[in-house]
Amino acid sequence: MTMKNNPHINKALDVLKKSPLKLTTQRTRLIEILFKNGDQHFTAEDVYKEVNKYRYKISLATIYNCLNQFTKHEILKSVRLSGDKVYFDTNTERHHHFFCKSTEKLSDIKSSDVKISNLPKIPRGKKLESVEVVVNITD
Amino acid sequence: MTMKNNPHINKALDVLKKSPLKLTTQRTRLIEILFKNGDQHFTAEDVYKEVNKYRYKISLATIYNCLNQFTKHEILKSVRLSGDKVYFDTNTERHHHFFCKSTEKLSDIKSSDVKISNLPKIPRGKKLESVEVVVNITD
DNA sequence: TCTTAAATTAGAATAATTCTAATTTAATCT
DNA sequence: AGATTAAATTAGAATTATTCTAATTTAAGA
Repeated sequence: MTMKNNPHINKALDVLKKSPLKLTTQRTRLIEILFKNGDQHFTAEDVYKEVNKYRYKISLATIYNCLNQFTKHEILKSVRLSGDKVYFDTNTERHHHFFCKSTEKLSDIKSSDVKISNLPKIPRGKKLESVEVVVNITD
Repeated sequence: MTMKNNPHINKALDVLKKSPLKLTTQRTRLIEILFKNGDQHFTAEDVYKEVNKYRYKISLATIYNCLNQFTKHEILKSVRLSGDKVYFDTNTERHHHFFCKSTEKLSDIKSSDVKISNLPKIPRGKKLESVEVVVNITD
């Protein structure tokens, strides 16, 4: 009964297959769950709870391992911000975030929706890696 | 031999005196050390190491307590970003940061040095709290 | 000086994450 | 298909930053 031909799932699975990572049951299962509904944001604990609603159980260690490997191979993007937990994002494009301090939920801001100008020069000898904009909001 | 009349120290001490916080030996000592050189960024652990170079020791619990109280009373600002630790900043004005992933050091970007335009509208029912820009750099 | 709420402290507790070491498994090689 | 092996999974221990607890001390006002 699992929805076949979900384009988000297929795209993520393709990236996994092209990576040097092994195509394990756990990884496939995780991708099916995480990418089922397009762009989503979640913590390792969120994933652990969600996954284990089903009869196929995955250990927390594996969830951490997979999320980190997926991030390394650009199947996911990690977002670290105020608060103690790391968030993972199914959107791997360059973009920014709203972060609601009340609900602790993230939502995307398209990169093209924010214009940053006048950025001062990068300190001597350093090189630019990324620009992250977080718009903190509350209820 | 401690430098009297350091304006950064005096300013911070004044804010402390105007706050409901008690003027304890530890708090005075911390302010003298943290504000000695103007704008600085540090973690609780940094402060613990720095403080305990001197003969007057302050416990780690007190350092956490003080840094948090100082933040609540706007003597310091806290900055949370990629990485696991909270940074504290002697600059309490609205501003942004460079974060060097190699050295794990922060440096300030004046608010006026970044122009953000075109920010999408805040989701329904939410209100804006702050906009944080972090420019990640590397060696 | 007396009082008392707030501050300090050592050490225990917590929470997110990573590590360890044993077991299992996917993918490759006959 | 069966054997091989490096990678993956796992439970549980370890780690790290931070907060909590509960006992003691102290600042500041009466």
